[in-house]
Amino acid sequence: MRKRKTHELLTEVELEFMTLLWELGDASVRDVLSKMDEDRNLAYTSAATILRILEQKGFVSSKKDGKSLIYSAILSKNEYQSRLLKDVSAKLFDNTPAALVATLVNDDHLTQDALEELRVLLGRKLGDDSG
Amino acid sequence: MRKRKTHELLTEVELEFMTLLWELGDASVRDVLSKMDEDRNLAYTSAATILRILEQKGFVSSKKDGKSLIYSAILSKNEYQSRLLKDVSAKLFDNTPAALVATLVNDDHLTQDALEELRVLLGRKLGDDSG
DNA sequence: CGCCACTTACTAGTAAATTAATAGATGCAT
DNA sequence: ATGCATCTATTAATTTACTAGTAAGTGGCG
Repeated sequence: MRKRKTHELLTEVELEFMTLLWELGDASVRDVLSKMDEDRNLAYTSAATILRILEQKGFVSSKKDGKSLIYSAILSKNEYQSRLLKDVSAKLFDNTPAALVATLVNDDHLTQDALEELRVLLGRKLGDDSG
Repeated sequence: MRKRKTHELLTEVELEFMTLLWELGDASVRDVLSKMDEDRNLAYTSAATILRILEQKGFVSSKKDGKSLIYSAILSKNEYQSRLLKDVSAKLFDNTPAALVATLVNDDHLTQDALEELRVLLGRKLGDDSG
């Protein structure tokens, strides 16, 4: 027997759609489709299906407007970023987010400016964390 | 038409197996199976299949030892950690790893000690990066 | 009202992931 | 050498993801 999927993480295509929704705010199927790359060439009905699935899974909501449905994200981008990092941290970094950051820092994915930025961020966090 | 998969990222079960292999070093199907949780209850042949697939995809190699195959990871844990973070960063953080770290820091996923540790790491990185 | 363009709902088909059964091969103990 | 336990390889079944076609419904305009 397979384990029941929990639908807490987005699939590849679902993330693609959520990203567009996060940028658009409220949007119809047509709106989302229009925002896609030309060479994506996705059928209208495919896009409609994906959005309906996202609603079934509870990631978006919809309301009727005339003949069509207007979708909007329930799951915010920030919430999902946080959720995904928690998962990555658990699965690949022994639940130690610091190890995750260390990998990034040591792997030259960060520019000098980004490093400076992080130092400032850390300084602020270390400074005002009195609670 | 669906896009051909590139096999640069591990699936859920593949990651589970790679994690065990990374801990075990060289290991037979039996070894990997023994290291799993009791309640995982995976059939021997299933484990053998997964390992063979990992080999087909180039993530592990095998050599004969008597009657059985001994597998070992080609893809290192560090390499994969880095690869995954790059993907997450691209898909969800506009290719800005600093934004990724900011999410972790702001979301209280990091302990005070971890923050200190990171500051030291950053200091070293910012200091000796003369190249 | 009645047509028509457009929308949603349903259905289906393909591919990948996961699991395991079956069949065939092989090393080792006796 | 022979049999048995154990291994690998092949095949299949199930589930999820993705894509899109068909059908059915609806709003607006003549």
